[in-house]
Amino acid sequence: MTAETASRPPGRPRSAEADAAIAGATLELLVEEGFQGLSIEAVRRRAGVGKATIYRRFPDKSALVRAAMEHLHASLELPDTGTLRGDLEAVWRSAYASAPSAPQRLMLVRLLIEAVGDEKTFAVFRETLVERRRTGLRELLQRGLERGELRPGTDLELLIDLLAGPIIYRFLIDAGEMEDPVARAMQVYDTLLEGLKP
Amino acid sequence: MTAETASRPPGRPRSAEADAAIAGATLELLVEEGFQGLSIEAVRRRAGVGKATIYRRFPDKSALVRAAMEHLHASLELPDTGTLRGDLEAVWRSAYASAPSAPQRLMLVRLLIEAVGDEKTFAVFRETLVERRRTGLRELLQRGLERGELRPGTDLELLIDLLAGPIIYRFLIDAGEMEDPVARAMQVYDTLLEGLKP
DNA sequence: GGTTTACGGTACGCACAAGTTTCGATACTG
DNA sequence: CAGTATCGAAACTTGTGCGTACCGTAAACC
Repeated sequence: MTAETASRPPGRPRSAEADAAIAGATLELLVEEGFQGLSIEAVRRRAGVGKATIYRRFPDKSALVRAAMEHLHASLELPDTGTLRGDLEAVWRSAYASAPSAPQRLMLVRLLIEAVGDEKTFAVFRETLVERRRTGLRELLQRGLERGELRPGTDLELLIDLLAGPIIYRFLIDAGEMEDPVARAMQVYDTLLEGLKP
Repeated sequence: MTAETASRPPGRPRSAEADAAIAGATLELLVEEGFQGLSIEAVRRRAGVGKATIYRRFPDKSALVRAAMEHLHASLELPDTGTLRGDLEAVWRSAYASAPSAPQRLMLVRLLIEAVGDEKTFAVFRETLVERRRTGLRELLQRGLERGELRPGTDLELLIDLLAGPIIYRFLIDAGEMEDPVARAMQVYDTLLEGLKP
């Protein structure tokens, strides 16, 4: 309390409601319009906020978007079904329960690609949309490896690429459409384990 | 000649030079600025052409871009080294000889994702950037399958996803940077053939 | 109560691109 | 040569977002 009072600058404090409204509107518009398509004007309208209230907090669109993304703490709880295959299925199932529509499934690719050239923003997107998921997957694979479900010495980073890449690629070329993403992901996994040698 | 003369409408014919300049400028700007970033103003400037000359040919940006892409007939000759592995290596080598910089390697992903929502344009991009390459790959894989280098009954469409997906995905999350794309592609291929069972 | 800063809302000037129109010159037909 | 449609260039209207500045009001401090 003392510290709070002592460090508080004079004048009216900034509104936490405005903070939340701005972040919420920004995230919504990112999904709907993408990074390039997002305008501060639109954020202002949707948040029901004055323009100065946004510019008081963020110097430009990139900073606004970075801050909004950093507020996005997907809980991302790891499953533990006892088998690697079961864990992977659970991960994919929860991932695509939270992104049931084609545009939502394309968001990851879209935001990443639109942020290329804006180094800071790309880094934030990559951390939030990519690395966090890879970290979870890595943990699952490590457990599977220790249980003897994978060939010893397997390169886990490569394996993550092999598991996620084909699904992301298929989303990309089919504009986010896919009948049963989970089934396809497991088909990829099974093929990877079996190998394709005659 | 007769047909040409008979069917030619009165007045000055449209300039083939202008056609070529417009298509060339459009393709250059697509690589540099992407689909959303391309403006007809910029095309006009780079092509050294009047604005009406563009609008006389194309009603809007989408039509302009579609026409320019359709002029893009990558020769795409198929290698024949005698082994599937050799063929794949040759394909990847030529693919990334023609796209040596990070922005060029990102162009496929970038254009596809930016054209989502513009159905016609997406279809043209997909045909030009994706299906043409898949068709070549499919032929190589089919030959390998017939030579007994792949397990009989292998789903070639899935295999194409498994080969291309991890590389495209890696380009995406690393903003087009990759030390040796060919080596990585072959690492993917070798892992796919061996399988990962303990 | 006086001071300070933030609030939502609005107006403004600036930049830039979309398209349309006009210009004199040019190329081809009949 | 007369007619027509093109050419590059430029002017023009319209629309939109950026970023700043200014309202009257509200919420905190001393």
